[in-house]
Amino acid sequence: MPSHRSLLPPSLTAMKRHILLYGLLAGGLIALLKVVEYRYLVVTHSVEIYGGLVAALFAGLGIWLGVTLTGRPERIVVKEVPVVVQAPATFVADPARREALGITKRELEILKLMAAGMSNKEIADQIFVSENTVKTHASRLFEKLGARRRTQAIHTAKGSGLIP
Amino acid sequence: MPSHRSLLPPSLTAMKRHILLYGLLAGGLIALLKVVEYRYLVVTHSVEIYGGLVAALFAGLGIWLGVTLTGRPERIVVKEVPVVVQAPATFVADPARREALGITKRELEILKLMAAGMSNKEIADQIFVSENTVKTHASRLFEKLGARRRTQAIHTAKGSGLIP
DNA sequence: CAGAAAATCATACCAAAGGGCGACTGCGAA
DNA sequence: TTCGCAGTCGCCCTTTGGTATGATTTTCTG
Repeated sequence: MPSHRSLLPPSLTAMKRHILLYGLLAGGLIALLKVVEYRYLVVTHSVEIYGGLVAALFAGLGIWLGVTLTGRPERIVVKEVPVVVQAPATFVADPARREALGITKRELEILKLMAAGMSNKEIADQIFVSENTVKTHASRLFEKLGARRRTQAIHTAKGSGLIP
Repeated sequence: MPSHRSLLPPSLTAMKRHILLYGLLAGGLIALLKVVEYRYLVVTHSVEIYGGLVAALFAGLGIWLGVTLTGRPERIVVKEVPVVVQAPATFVADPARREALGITKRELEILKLMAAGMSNKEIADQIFVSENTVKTHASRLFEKLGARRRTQAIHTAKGSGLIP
């Protein structure tokens, strides 16, 4: 069960804190001005000074508030930097081309191992079948690829995008 | 020759414009308040309302100023744009790699034809030599490539960049 | 030019590759 | 259940590939 801290999002709680602070400051300032007003200003200066003082104070406060409270949404400037990426050495194309030629998964598997330079015996040992089975798969593979030799099969398979 | 627009950076000119605007607004407001003061407020309300009005106005102005003037900080997000570089379909590398392995030109020629799926006999007919000669070249080629079969030779040769 | 390297060819032998045929099993679609 | 496909395996035979060895010729290169 997730911990219960606040149902309000953090930005809202922060704003609440700021508003409270603002109110307190405003109250304090007004009280201060009240005191000042009756002690010196009204007797020696005009209302303009009083207004200017208040204006300056609240302008400053507003600026601070504007900068602080409205958690400035940073402008995200996306700088696009070209990065040279090596062409996909991965090679992903399989199913479509394979099926188009009627080549089974097993046959393709043998094709890949053949292309890796393995003999029929090595392939047989690798995939745990007899050498005869590998030969059978290879034969059918050659037929489907129109090849008479394994080297030719590899060559045309590469041309067809069956193998990298 | 570059065009002469302004010697000041754009941010400074913008700030100047803002300050000017601020001054004009302040002046206008004070003038407005002056008019209002002598017409209604002084006779019907106390100084508190005047001060509050000024405070509210300048606070709002300050907020607007704070938000507007201090241009929101930019966060520069570096986005890496992948540029796919097509693998060189050209393939130019020959002499260096070939010599490094001690492979002769003739042997490389036979290697390429082998990779094209040709039989020893076909290669022999192609380059007008006997099949035995092709076999000899092939044997030495395998030895230099550390291969036991032609498919393996093709595979390792491709890995060495000898053939595309 | 002499020597080395490369290219050529032959003969013999063995291993690997490939084709043809038949057979069996497991699995999924009709 | 039947049918067909994919996968498996064996046997026999032919072709191709690969090694070994030796020899001759061409082509560079010092």
